[in-house]
Amino acid sequence: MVRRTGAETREEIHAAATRLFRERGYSRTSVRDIAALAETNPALVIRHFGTKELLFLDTMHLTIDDEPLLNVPPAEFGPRFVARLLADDDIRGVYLALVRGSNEPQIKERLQAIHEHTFVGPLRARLTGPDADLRARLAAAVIGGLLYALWVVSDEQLVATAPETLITHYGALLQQLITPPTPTS
Amino acid sequence: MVRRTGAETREEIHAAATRLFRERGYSRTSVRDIAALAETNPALVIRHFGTKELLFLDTMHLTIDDEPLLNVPPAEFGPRFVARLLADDDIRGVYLALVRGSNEPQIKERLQAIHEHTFVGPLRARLTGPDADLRARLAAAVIGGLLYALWVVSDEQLVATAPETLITHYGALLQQLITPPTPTS
DNA sequence: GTCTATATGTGGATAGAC
DNA sequence: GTCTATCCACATATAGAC
Repeated sequence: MVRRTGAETREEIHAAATRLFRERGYSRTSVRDIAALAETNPALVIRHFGTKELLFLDTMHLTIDDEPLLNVPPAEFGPRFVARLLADDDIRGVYLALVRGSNEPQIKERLQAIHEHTFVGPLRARLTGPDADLRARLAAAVIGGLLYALWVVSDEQLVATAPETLITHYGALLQQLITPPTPTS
Repeated sequence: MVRRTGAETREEIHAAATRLFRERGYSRTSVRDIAALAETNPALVIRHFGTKELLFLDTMHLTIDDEPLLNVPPAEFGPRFVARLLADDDIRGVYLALVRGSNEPQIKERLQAIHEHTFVGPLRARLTGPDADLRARLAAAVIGGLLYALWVVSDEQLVATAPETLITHYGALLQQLITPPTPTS
C-alpha cells in the first residue's frame, strides 16, 4: 500500500464514509466498513473524526445551489424546483440517510436544518400574500411528500413514472401553493 | 410475581413491545427492554415470537376504520381524511417506527403495504377522471408529506399550528387533487 | 412454560508500540 | 500519523435445569 499523508488519509476516510452512509444508512454502516473501504483501520477513523456520529454529520451536508433557480420566472418555479430535486442524486442519499437515522437526536436536528434551508427557505422567498409563513411550510411538506413516496416508500408506480410526468403534475401542484390565492370577493 | 399462563405472558410481551417500538422505534428497543417491561426475560420473548424482527412486524398493523369516512360527502373528503390521520395516535407511532426502520427490507415492505392500503387505497376509491391512478399516488405522497413534516422532521411551526388550521389548509389542497380537473376548453 | 446462565457475535472506541 | 491488538458494552439468541 502506498504511504499517504494524514490529510490524504482523512479525505479517503471521508469519501468512504460519504459513500457508505448514503448507500446503507447510518446504522448499517460500521466504522470497520468505512476503514476497510478507505484501506485503513478503525483506529484512524476515530482518530480523525472523533466518533462515528460526528463523522456521519460531517458527511451529511447539502449545499443547494440556488443560482440556477434565481432566473426562473415565478410562474415556473414549481416544476423547476421539483425537477431540481429529482435530478440531484446527492439529495436522495442525504435525505434517505437522515430520515432513517432520525431516531438519533443529533441526526434529527440536521434533518430539521436541511429541511429548513433547502425546502422551506427557497419556498418562503417566493411566497407573498396572507399566511405566507404557514403556506411555505405546507409547501415544504408537499415537497417532502414526494421525496418520501419516491425514496422512502419507493412507491413502485411512482418510481416507474417518467420524471417529466412527475415534474409536470407535482410541479403544478406546488405552483398553486406558491401563487397567492386570489381573493374570492 | 403472579404466575401467568403462556397466553397471558405472550400478550404481556406483545403489549410491551407495541408500546416500546412506537415510543422508541425499532433500533432503540432491545429484547431486554421488552422483557423487562413485560416482567419476564429475553428467552421467553424469543420463544414466543421467534425473532425481534418478527415481533416488531407483529406489532406494526394498522386497521384504518374506513366506515366513518364512507358517509362523508365527496366534497369534504379531503379535510375529513386529514383530520382522521392527525387524530389517530396509533398512526403516528406506527408510521414513525416504520419510516425509521425502513432500512430493513421487511420493514420497508410493511411500510409499502400500509402506504398502499391506508393512503393510496381510500384516495383511489374517490378519484375519477384521467390519470386517476397516478393522481391517487400523488395525493398519497401529499398525505405522506404532512405526516413527514409533522412527525419525522417535527417542523416546530407546523407542530405548533392549530390542528383545525392544518385540516383546513391541507385538506383543501388534498380536495383539489381528488376533484377531477375541469377541462380547460 | 419458565427461567438462569451463557454462547456468540458485533459494535464503537482505546492503548501503546512503532 | 499509523497500525495491531484489545477492551468493553451490548446485542440477539440458545442450552438446559426446573
